[in-house]
Amino acid sequence: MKEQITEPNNSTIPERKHFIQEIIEEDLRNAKNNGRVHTRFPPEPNGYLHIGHAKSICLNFGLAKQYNGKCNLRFDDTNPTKEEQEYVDSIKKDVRWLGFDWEEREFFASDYFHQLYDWAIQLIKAGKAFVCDLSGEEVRKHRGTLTEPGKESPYRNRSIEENLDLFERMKKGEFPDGSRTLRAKIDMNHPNLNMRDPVMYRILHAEHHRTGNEWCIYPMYDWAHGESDSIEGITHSICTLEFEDHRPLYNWYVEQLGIHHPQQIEFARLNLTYTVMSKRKLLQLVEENIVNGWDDPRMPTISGLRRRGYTPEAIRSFADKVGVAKRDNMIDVALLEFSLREDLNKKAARMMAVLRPLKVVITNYPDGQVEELEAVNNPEDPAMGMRTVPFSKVLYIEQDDFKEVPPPKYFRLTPGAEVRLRYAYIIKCTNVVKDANGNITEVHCTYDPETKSGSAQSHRKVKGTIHWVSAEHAVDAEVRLYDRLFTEENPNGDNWKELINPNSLEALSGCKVERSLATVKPQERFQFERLGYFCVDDDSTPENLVFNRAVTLRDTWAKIEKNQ
RNA sequence: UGCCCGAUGGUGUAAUUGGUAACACACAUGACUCUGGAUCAUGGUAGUCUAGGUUCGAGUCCUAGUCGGGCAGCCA
Repeated sequence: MKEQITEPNNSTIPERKHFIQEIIEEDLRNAKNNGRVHTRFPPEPNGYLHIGHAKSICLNFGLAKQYNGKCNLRFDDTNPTKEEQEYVDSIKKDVRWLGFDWEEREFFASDYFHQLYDWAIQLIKAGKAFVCDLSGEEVRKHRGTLTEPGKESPYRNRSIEENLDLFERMKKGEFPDGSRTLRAKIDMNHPNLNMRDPVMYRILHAEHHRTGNEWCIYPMYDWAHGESDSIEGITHSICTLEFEDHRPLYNWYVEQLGIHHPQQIEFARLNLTYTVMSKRKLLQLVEENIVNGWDDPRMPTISGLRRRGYTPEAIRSFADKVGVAKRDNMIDVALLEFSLREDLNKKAARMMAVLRPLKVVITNYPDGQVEELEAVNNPEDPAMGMRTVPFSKVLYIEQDDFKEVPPPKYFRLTPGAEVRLRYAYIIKCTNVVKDANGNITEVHCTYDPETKSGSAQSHRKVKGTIHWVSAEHAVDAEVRLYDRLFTEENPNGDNWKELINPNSLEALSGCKVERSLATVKPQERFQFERLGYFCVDDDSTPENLVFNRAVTLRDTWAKIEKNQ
């Protein structure tokens, strides 16, 4: 348990501070930004958000909340060729679902295109930017390499008047895509490649999802991002490590313009074992139908995790546990799974469901008799009350819960042995029925009427308790079992697609679930006793119930079995 | 042979800013249990990348090195 310190205002803050909190508190002590804390979450709407973004969302919104500040949602939509409204919508949905509120502060970099254009003119007039006629290929050649300095563009010293004229004509659409750029005039010998006269605008005759065909020149990330931060009065501009090299350029632009200067701070992005996190790869999984869309429950996307059965609380708690630092990391997916179990253990109603049914006949139970037995909905939360489950002569149990020849330490049903049926009776296996091929088709048992759960005489103890469902009352369901998408911990080499787990989805039909589950709705979550946590899939209907296994229960038996 | 960043157990993150390595996950063992769940208890493994140095004392400071990551889109 993490210790909490109670603040005078009654809010709690984590005891441990990470380096960004240290920076902010130092700024607060120095009354920087007049004591304001203002962050932003700035996704590009070119894909769905994933668990790595969730870390960033929790960080940015969390910091704002902790320091009584604000956090904006801003779409970095400066590349119309890759961005779409669908992504904007999904991002908003996901951030909201995670539990964060940007209030009225929903912004787009494209909101600032006019301001950016005016500022570009200001830089041209100051002799700090020029129109360059070099082709993409030529620009690349002039840039030099990591170890060699670059060469100045022959167009670098055009007159201000000519630059102004050309830039205006670029804007008017007089030139074809790729024919010219506006570049900042900095230093072609700079050891940081980002400072070698970086491109500010490129010509793109493309329709933008918000500005339509108004523009045919679009600002580059570096030119748009810091300026957007500045316009919004962002105090701490938090981003991932790969932008570290861009910070000098970020600073250069705001300094040349003489505008509010947010502080860029970089942290290490999240990596998770047995999955990929790059948008490019996730897009590929979707487009090549390796998974069934962005919200496939095997995807590390927020929408995938949601459909799988993850709760916002579990994801926020996970984000909290992984910490914030600058060193590269690879988080064990077991920590994510733990976060879900921790949350659902307290909240999910218990139900009985049999995934791979094996028929059990209680031979000494009266034909036609049905008893309604009392079951606890959640032993962790008495307030969730009780329900009733029907018991009768013919039941289903899990195939795994019967072994004709039991391995060592097997506590479940075996010939001649006794086992407790949860919330019901102790039964004893008397006979095994097989088909012509020797497969077990049913198991015959007798029950001990004295051992009814909750009754005064039910003192006898048996080693194992198994779950069951009354055949007559059971509801059929489809259950989808998910496993990790990749077979290796770090599937990030060039051969990543060869490492895809061919058995990451196992769909079971003809599963038998207890009566109480007949009326469930998509997104509802349950614990199927002894099996795991399950979530009603979006495909589910009352006629055709579909459950996704979000995560198994901790399985001590599996470990024993494995070590034998 | 460029610039920037990083380095603490199996994995992450801490260490009162120079005071004798902690927390979580994972792992192992035991107790309890009508979920082999939950809960509780216990345990192991680190001399903090290396080598020097400063100091009574270094994960924290200094010097030199080693290893890892990022950067050469008109992507973000």
